[in-house]
Amino acid sequence: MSNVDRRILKSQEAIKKAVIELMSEKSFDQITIQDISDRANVSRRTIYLHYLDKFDLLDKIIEEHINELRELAESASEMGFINGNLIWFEYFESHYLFFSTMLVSKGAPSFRRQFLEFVMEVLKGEVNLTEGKNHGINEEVFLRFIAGAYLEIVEWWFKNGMPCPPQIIAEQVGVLIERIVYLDKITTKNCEHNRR
Amino acid sequence: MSNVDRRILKSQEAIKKAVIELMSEKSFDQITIQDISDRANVSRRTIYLHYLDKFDLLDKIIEEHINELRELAESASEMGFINGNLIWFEYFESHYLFFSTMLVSKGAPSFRRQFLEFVMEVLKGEVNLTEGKNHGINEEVFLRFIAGAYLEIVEWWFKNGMPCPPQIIAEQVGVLIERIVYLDKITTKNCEHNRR
DNA sequence: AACGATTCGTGCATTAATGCACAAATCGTT
DNA sequence: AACGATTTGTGCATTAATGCACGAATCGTT
Repeated sequence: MSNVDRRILKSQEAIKKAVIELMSEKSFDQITIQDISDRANVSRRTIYLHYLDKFDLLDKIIEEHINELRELAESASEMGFINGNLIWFEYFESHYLFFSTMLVSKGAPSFRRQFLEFVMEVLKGEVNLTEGKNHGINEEVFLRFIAGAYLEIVEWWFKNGMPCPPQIIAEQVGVLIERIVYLDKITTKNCEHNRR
Repeated sequence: MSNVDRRILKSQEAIKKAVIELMSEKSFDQITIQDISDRANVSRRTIYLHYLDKFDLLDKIIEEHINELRELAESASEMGFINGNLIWFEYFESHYLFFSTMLVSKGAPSFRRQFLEFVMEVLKGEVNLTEGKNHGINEEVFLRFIAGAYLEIVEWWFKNGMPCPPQIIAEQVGVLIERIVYLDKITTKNCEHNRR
């Protein structure tokens, strides 16, 4: 794990933190590399040591969060949607500045789409819709339906400054998702297999 | 000013911050260099690059704050005791962890004495007791009297978790000090000189 | 379109930070 | 006092970060 030089970690942390902060203050395209290096208290040269340009930098930040969420989802795959959701919402909460900025900012319009496709990907691994009866619903439609609902709630939650704690919102959304997925399960043969 | 390499500043900041934090958690003599480097996220070697040992490190931290207070006092020498005091108390407040730790911790018993002598030194530059009539009060006694009173208040303020804002405590202490110093002034010939 | 100013991206020499290894010193327990 | 374990302080080779200088690209104004 941590045989990466701590200087690299510290520099990258400072740089990424600076970008998030700046994005909450002005739009991404009017942020200069100089701004970032000033805020991060790092030489401008150091940024180019790790990233191609600010777009590459933003990509890497996004990718990192997505990967973190993916790992959380894997470790929580046995927990059902309610508790699995809780882990995600807790992660959202602890990275409030990032997610609220990314979902609000006009500078990263690709994030919503990227995030939605990622949610679909995770759902696909969870619900196992391909096995058993598909009962006439196209998989793409099924996944996108839930992911869209989910993302809408997440965006609402952030834009309203997290009006309720992760426990509450995670449970409510978890219940709703399970209602959809569970209906699917009881109409398919592999119900018991899924529940194990 | 800032032609010092930013890496040096960052490392030293992290190290000093780590020491203060650790001192608020355990006594100075049971803090190891390893503790400090872990907390500061800095190589143990880096600490020895800047400091001889942890005592030298603590000395430098203290010295820095003293120098900062000295500069504040110089720039505020024309302000009278009330507003001059305010600047100090605001500095105390913004470095709460350091001062409360140093005045409570048993690991730095020298700090109180060092701090008191510094207060006397600053007072000496302010009250100009040597010129004019000394009206029979020994200078050492005069300065130590006020400094002791001052330090007692500062310690009380910290140990009680800053029960009132800097404005209030600074004004009250300022009034009391001026009462002593002013009485001195009106019994000496250089009253107008001091007031200019 | 022309322009000056700003920002970008890179090469390069220098300096700071790092991690490791090691012997000496110190600590804590028996 | 003896012992092992921990901590200390240092040497050393390697790597990351820095600051500066430079031409190219981009931006904003006229």
